Amino acid sequence: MNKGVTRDRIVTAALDLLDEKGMDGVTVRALATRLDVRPSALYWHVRNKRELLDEMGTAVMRRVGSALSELPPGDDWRDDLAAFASVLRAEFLRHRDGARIFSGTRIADPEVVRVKEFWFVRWTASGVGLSDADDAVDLVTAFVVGFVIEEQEHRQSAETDPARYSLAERDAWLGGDAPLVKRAGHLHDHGDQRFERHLGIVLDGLAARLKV
Amino acid sequence: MNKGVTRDRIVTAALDLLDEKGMDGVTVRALATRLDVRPSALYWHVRNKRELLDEMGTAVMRRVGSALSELPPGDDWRDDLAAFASVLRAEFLRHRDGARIFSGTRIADPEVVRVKEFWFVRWTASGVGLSDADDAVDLVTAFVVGFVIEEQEHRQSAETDPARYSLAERDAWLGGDAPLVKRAGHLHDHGDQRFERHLGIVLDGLAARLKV
DNA sequence: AGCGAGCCTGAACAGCGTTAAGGTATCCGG
DNA sequence: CCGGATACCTTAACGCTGTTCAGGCTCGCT
Repeated sequence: MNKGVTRDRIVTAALDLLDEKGMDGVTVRALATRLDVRPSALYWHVRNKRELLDEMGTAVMRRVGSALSELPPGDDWRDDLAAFASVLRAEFLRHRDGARIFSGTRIADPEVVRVKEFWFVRWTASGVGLSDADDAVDLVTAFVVGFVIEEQEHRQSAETDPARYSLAERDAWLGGDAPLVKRAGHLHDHGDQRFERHLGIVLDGLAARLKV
Repeated sequence: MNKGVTRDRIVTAALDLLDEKGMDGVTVRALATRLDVRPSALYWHVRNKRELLDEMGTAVMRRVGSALSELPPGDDWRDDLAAFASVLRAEFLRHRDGARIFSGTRIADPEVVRVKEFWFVRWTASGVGLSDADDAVDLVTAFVVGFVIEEQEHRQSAETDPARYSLAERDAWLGGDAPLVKRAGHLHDHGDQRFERHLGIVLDGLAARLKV
């Protein structure tokens, strides 16, 4: 029936737990309960909690890798990077606090490396320098991490404490000073549209350097 | 002598503890020991640990604010944003895992808001749209957060586990495949130079939109 | 049949954040 | 000058955490 507590089942359950209860809810005991097993049983499959967290991270990055490899190649480096950014953001967004938690995980999944190699081949063939190409991937990664951390932070503190992030509250806090900051707050948007716009700016910047 | 465990002394000691032992070392008990006091004493000054962590975050952001306000105004938005990015990075780098830990802290320090207002006034006067200006600050913030998270991650895992992040190790792991990824790894640099270059790319991208 | 490997239990450990009740100085109004 | 309030801290305990270790099932193989 329930027999077979595998490494994979542990990681999956841990990710579910993360989404339901948040990072603090991912405890060895809660995980064991969910898998209908005593806590110490998990230590047969996993060295310690640190290793479990790493495993969760690589699971997420594996998803990034497979999502990327299923994607059709874009017309040029810009398409590829845009697709990469969207996939990375999507996988971060799948999990509560995903960006903050998993950003540390080195993207060392073999499939990601394979895709990266594929891109490098094509981009350099069209005249892009190799170190520029490398910069581009890392820069986009950094942007996505920073963007989604802020996005998730905002999203979930809007859930748990709606007042705090409301415009009215913010306006009151700003008072009469800083009218432009205040007005800017009302122009501020969220979600996909904002992401695409900011990503576009980063890619524009890259375009200037990758220009053949 | 040692009399007077203030909120400020607690926060300062907590930040010291963070730098010496890492996040896991910041425990209420260790903090109490360092302040020569019993753990429960801290709860007279601070509601709970969450509040302490928030206080640490705002302390860091206050430093960002004061560092910014001491800076001479730049020639244009680009100068201002470059200065902002450098200051933010510098304050993150001051503390172990600074970027990851404090990126969640909303930059709501009054001084930061004041500086921001100042910038908005000048930028819009020179023809920059207000929402573009707002985008610019947030985009640069996201970039710095993402960049420094990666930077600190790499830096400290190079300390604790030099082998893992060595080029030789990486080459071995990549094996014969992915020659371009491998070569790119050898072109990869670190530190200020890399930061300035990547920041430059972001600012180039912004230039296209902020153009009057 | 019996033995070893694979998988799990039961019980315990130190350390964590947090709370409640109580003590001791210090200061302030009568 | 005295008495009580206020500020600050201690002592002791709570339930929770990650982790270890000895022991016990339950298979498949010889």
